[in-house]
Amino acid sequence: MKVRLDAVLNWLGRNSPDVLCLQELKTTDEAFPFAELLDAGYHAVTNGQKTYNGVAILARLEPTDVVRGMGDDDLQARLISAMVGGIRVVSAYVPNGAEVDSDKYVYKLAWLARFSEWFSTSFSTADEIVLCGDFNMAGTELDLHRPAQWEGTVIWNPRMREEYARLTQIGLVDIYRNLNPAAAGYSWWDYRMNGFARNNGLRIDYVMATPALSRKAVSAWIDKAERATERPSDHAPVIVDFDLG
DNA sequence: ATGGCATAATTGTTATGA
Repeated sequence: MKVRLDAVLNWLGRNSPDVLCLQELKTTDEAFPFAELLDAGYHAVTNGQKTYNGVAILARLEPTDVVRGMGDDDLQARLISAMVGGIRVVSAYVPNGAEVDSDKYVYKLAWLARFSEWFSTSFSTADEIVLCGDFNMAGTELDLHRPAQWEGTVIWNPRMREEYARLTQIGLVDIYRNLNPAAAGYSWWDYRMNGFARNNGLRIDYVMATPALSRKAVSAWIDKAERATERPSDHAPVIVDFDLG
């Protein structure tokens, strides 16, 4: 977040979103730049962690009813939720999982199972809920520039396709894919091997919403230009416009 | 089979990401 603060402030200034969800803060709540963001017109609530993980919700309105984590003993800061203007907002950083035969992948699967349970028991899909995050999984072949290159990895394998399907089964609609059924919509490109220049990308960052809210989504797009700036994140912003009436 | 590139922790190197 330190190295990306100027990029975030510039992006907020140019796009003026009502809400921005962040993942991989890699900083503690104490070191988070609340004052700079407030000067730019944004309140922030964070679930930070030193060096790794960390998630936040930025909003023009002050978020209320903040929930950090899933109420368990998970030591990794990967989830935060709050009410913003009558809508439940969730920012999530799904574990990557490293390798399919690793403890990290075991943790990823357990985290996803806990998430579905937590989401289903905490909220009603009749309510307006938006879930934004780095999901570290592709859902269909359209989400990968080179599916064969990724098949069998922690990002793209039969189990991950099931996990993506489970998100829809618990009542979430993938807004970008719903509005853009044929566009790739990559949100991540590898820093290495000229991944961006060759468009060797993945769509692993999603904005999902309950049906009641998804019906109000009018557009969704990936800000690919942000990935082409100086010292960019390897992820690009995913933007959804809702017509809330 | 490995590294490739970047970040945060630190100042030489490791852990992690996807």
